[in-house]
Amino acid sequence: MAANGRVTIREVADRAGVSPATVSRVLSGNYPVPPATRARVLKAAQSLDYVANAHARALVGRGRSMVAVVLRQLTSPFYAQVAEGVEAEAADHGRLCLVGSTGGDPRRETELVQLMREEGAGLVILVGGIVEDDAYRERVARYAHALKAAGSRLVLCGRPSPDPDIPAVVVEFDNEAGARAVTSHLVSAGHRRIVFLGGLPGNSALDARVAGYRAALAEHGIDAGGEDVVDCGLGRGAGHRAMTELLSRRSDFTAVFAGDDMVAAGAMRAVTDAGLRVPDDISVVGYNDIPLAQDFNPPLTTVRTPAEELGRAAVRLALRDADEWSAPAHHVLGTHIVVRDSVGAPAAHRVPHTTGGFAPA
Amino acid sequence: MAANGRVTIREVADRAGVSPATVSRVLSGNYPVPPATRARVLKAAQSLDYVANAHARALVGRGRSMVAVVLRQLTSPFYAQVAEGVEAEAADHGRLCLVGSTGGDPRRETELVQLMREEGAGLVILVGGIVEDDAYRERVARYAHALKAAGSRLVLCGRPSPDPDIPAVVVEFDNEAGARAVTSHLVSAGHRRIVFLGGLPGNSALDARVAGYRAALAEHGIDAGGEDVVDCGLGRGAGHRAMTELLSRRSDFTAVFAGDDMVAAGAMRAVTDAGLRVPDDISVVGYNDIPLAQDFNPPLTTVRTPAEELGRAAVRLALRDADEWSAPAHHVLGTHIVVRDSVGAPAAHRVPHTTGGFAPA
DNA sequence: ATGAAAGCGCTAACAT
DNA sequence: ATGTTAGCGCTTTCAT
Repeated sequence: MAANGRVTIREVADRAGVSPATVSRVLSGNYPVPPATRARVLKAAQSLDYVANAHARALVGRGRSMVAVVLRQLTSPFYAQVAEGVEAEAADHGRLCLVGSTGGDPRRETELVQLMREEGAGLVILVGGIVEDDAYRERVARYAHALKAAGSRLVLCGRPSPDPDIPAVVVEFDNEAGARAVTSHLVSAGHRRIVFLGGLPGNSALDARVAGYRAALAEHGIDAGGEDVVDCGLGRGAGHRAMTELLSRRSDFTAVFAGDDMVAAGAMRAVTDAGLRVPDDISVVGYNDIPLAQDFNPPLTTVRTPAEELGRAAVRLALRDADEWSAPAHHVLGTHIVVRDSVGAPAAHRVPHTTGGFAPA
Repeated sequence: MAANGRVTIREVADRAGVSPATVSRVLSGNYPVPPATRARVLKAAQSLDYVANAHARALVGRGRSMVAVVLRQLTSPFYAQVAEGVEAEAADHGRLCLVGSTGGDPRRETELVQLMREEGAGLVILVGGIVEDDAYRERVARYAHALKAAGSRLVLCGRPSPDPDIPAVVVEFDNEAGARAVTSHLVSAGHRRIVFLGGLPGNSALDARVAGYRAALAEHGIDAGGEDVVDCGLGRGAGHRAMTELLSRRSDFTAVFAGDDMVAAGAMRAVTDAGLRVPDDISVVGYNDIPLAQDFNPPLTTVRTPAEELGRAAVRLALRDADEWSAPAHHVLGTHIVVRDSVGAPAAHRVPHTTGGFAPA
C-alpha cells in the first residue's frame, strides 16, 4: 500500500501475478489483452478495491480534465440553476465539476481562476453579469490567454465578451429583447409611468435590460425621464428598501419593472407593507422566472431565461469548440415572457404628475 | 513549454539560471533562500506566468486535497445553502470544492464517490436525507471504510449514520425537536386536526419530523390517526398535487404541517387555487426557512434550520477530526421556529368529522 | 502476450 | 546556498 494509504497499480499487478504495464492495459482498455489475464487482473483490482489515481493519470496526459464554474454565489436561484446545468452537462461528458464562489470580489475571482489553472481545468466558466470596468476587461483578457496557452478554454456565461478578439466562448441571453418584451407588455396593459428598479450601471446584464426598457418606451412614444431607473442593485433586500423609499416619495408611477425576480420579491413585499396591492395599485414584473416566481403573491409575470440551458450550453459549446479547434463561439439564447397575475390595468387614482420632487440618489 | 502547453518549473529554473529545486524552494516557501535568488526566481515565474501543476504536487503528497460534496440537486434552496456553506468553509481552509449531483440515483452516488476517490478528495460530504434501506447502509459503510483506508473522511451531512461504528463524521439537525416545536405552535393556536404533508417513509429526515409531529400531538393528548400523514414526498409539485387532492376529499383538518418549505409553497398555492385562504381557512407551516419563505403568500411560519452552518460545520469538523486523528465526531445543530403569518386560529366552519370517508393512498 | 524502462512535473533527501 | 538524484503512480514506447 502506498504511503498515503491508497492501493496502487503495483499491488494489483503483484496480486494478479503480472506487471504494472499489463494492469494498466486492461484497466485503460485501449490495448488487447487475453481474456484469461484480463479476468485475473480485474479480479485482483476488485478484491483490492483499487481506484486509479487521477493525479498520476493527469500527469501523463491521460486524465479527463475538469470543468470549473466560478460564480458570485450558489444560493441565488438563478445561479444555482446555471450551476446545475453546468454540472449536468459536465457529467454527461464524464467530467467532474469544480465550483468556486466569489461573493462578487474580483480578487477572489482571480484567485479562483489561478487555482483552477493549477488544477488543470479544461474549461473555466465565469458566470453572471459583473460591472465591466477597464480592470475587468484586462483581467478577462489575461484569463483567456493564459487558459488558451495551457490548452484550456475560458467561457463567459451570461456576460458579453469585453473584446471579440479574446479567445473565449461566450453564451448569453438577449437581455435587451427580453426587457423590451416585458416593458411592452406593461405598456399594452395601459401603463405609462413605469419605473425600472434594480439598475447597476456598468453591469452588462442590467444595462442591457435598462436599454430594452428604454427602447420599448421610446417605441411607444413614452418619454421616460432618466429618473425612472433606480440604481439600487440586485437582491431581495435591495428591492425591498428601494421600493419602500420610492413609495414614500412618489405616487406618479403605476408599474415597476424589477431587475430580477428577487428584486421583484422584495418590491412586492414593500408594496404590501405599504398597505397597497399588486396588481390593483401597482403592477410588477420581474426577470428570470425563478422556480418560486409562481408562488409569489401574486404569481409573478416575468421573463423566462433558460438558466439551466445556459449552463449546459456553456459546457457543450466549449467542449465542442475544444475538439474542433475552431474559432471562439458566441451563442445567444432566446427568452420569452411568462404572463401571470402581477400585471393589471393602471390604478386610476395614481395620477402622473411629472414634477414629483424626485431626484436620483 | 510542456507538451500540454503549460509552463513548467524547469523553464522557470532555466530562465532564472537556477535549478528546479531552487525554484521549488522559493515557490513552496518552506526553505530559506537568499533574497537575491529569490527575487530572480519570482521574476522569472511571473514573467512566464507560471502556475504550479496541482497534479504533480498531489502526486508527491504536497497538494491540498479537495473537498467533495455530493447532493441530490443544486437548485433546491436548502441544498444550495448547504453547498454554499461547504464551499465557503473549504475556501477558508484553502481547499477547492468538487460538486456532483445525483438526482437521487444511488448508482450515480456510487459513481460519484468513486470519482471523488480517484481525485483524492480529502473529504467526501454526502448531503441530504435519503431512504435508508439495507442497500444504502451497506453502501455507506463501504464508502466510509474505503475513504478511511485512503486517508480521507466521509461526512454524512443532514442524515444520520446508519451504524455508529462506521468511520464517518456526521452533522445533522434535530429534526424531531424542530417538528415537535412547530406542531406545538399549531396546537397552541387551537388546531386539533393537523395533517402532515410530505412524508417519505424510509427517509431519515422526514421520518424524524413525522415522529416529532406525532410526539407533540401525543403530548397534547390529541389522537392523530395514521391517516393524517400524507406520504407525497418533497418538492413544490408534490405539495401542490397532494394538497389539491386532500382538499377535494376532506374538510376535517384546519392546519397542515408541510415536510419542507417547497411543499408548503405548493400546498399554499393549492389552497389559493381552491378559493380558500391561508391562514383564515387553513393554517400552514413549513420546514427549513428558505430565503424566500418570507415572500410567500402569506409569509410562512416555519422552522429555521441553519443550512449554511450545516455545510460549514461539516467541513470544519471533518478537517479538525482529520488533523487530530480523533474518533468520528457527531454533531447535532439546533433549530428554532420562526413565526410569520401563515398560522391563525382554526376556522370555525371547518368542523372535525373523524369519519371523513378518507383512506390512505 | 507481456515485461522493462523512461518520463509526466514536482519535492525532498542527500550531496557539494 | 544550491545542485543532483530519486521517486510519487501511471502510461507507453520499446524489447522480448
